[in-house]
Amino acid sequence: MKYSRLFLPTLKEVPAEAEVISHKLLLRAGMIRKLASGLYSYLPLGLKSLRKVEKIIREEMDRAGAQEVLLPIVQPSELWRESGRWEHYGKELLRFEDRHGRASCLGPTHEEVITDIVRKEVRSYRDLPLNLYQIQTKFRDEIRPRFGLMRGREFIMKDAYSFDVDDEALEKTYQVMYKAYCRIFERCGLDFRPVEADTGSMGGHASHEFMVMSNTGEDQIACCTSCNYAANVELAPVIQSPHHQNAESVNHQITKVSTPGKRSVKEVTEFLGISADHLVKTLIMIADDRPVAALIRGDHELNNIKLKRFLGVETLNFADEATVRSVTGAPVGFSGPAGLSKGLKVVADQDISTLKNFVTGANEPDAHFTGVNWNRDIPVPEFADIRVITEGDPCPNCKGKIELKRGIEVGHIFKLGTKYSASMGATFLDDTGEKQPAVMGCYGIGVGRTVAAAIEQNHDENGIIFPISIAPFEVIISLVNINDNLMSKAAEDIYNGLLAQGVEVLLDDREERPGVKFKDADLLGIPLRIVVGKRLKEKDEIEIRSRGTGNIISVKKNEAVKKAVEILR
RNA sequence: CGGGACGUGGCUCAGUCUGGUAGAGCACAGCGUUCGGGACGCUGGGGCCGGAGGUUCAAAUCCUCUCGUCCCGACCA
Repeated sequence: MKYSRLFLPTLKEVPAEAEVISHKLLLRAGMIRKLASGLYSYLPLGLKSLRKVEKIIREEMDRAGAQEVLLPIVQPSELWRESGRWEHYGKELLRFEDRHGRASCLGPTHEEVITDIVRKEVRSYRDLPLNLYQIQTKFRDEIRPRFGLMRGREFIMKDAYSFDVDDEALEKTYQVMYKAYCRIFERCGLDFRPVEADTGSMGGHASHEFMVMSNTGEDQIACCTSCNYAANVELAPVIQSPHHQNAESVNHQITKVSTPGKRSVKEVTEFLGISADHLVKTLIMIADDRPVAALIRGDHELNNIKLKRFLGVETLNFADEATVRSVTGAPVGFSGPAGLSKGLKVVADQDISTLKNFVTGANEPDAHFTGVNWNRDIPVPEFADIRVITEGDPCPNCKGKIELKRGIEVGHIFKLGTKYSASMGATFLDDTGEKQPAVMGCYGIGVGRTVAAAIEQNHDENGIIFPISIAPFEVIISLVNINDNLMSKAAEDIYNGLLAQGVEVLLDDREERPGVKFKDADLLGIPLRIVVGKRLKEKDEIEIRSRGTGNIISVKKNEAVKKAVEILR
């Protein structure tokens, strides 16, 4: 490709709308442009990278025995009613009516459609296992799209769905997919980590996320410093720490103290001169329309998912002011476990079971209790692991310590089980003639997000440093002076030579000063840059520079193609 | 959905407080000089200041509403 003919609008200045580095660089490098919030167009260069990721995915999915299909984006509400998700999916599911008044939606995912196909076509265990995938645009009406391609409303996703005869067969498929995912992200040149994850709205029972390590990631991962344990913080179980609070042998008197206007943990602990791990906060929650009190140590965070699972409820949210008042008799900020309304379910984090002489709200305005102890002052509630794991907690898997890292979720694989096949009737006859629901798995990759994640991980102050496997071009030839016949001829020769070798090469034949060409080459992140310039005239040499390392080698003009190919392959 | 910020040539922004004929840099077009890290000079084109309403002799500027964009927020007990 000749640069002079390429639609590649690069930006010298950073667009005001971009916050994270991948977003800035995608815009500056002319790869994407925004149409509206969460909606992006891919320009030629961006599309090239996207296609490269797609190609890697296709190769690895095909290798793993999956077959490509293409499913509709617009889906009828009937299917979603069958799976129960028409009611449960939430506002992210964009619903609308067509001209005939038929309720429809834009597919945020395709379990329903694929299950519908399989239930219509698959009859026998002889047809299984079956694994179908597509690379398709999804739409999720996100509350807050952000960070460019990282969290758009419309985005490109590879999703695969597997159907097996039983759990054991699913386990095998799952392992094959797990390995395929590792290969995909390795080939994309990413520093990633598979982590144990929550299954979220997909349902099902086992799941791994593939996280690209990056401090701009939206997800927090609990990693063990001594073993290879890694899990999403949403999921990571907390092993109860051995009685770190039990130094105090004396039980103090329970005392009501005035704490005017002191609501937050920070305010109360500072006012009373105590540390946050001596305070028990009482969170009034609404669990499926019923209020519940959750007790958590002041320096800990409630884990919604854990509490939801413990209570066996679908939704869990903070209660509104009015509910808090009616349940506790006090405004928000002064709730405590003593004297809550009768019959209120109380769940306490296991870590506060060993606390003594702690502080709680007094359930009246501007007052807290100090010196609170279990039994004597308040009834012993149900204890459970309902908090978020934190830095320094023990590893659930070994004796190591947990540290928290950030990651970008680029892939997610689930064992779905029979959630969809059972509700939608995707069954087959097994070898004894029994009707069985297919056991499903589903496997997603955010394709655009993978490109963004690669940029987050591979850049410097001058621009992108693409891994060769997903770079839009492998080589850029910077022709320093297009009006110099010797240089132009040499650049053209090298260009044709590389093309003949199947190398994806961009010839910068623009009428620009050298500095502009170098800056753009760096910004675009093309792995190799060949400079045809003054050395050609002096020594018949050209330079080959690696974008990643900055290393430059000079070679004779006639060696250029051979040498470049050697470095690339 | 709440809170905050911002909408002024294609881009980055000044001008708004204190109303009085719309600016800069970059980009673009032409000419000249330059030519290995985002050159310089001269000339030129391009904006009804997001939109609607209002106040005023006069509105980018003040008021009201609206649309859009970005950021923060379930963690406060």
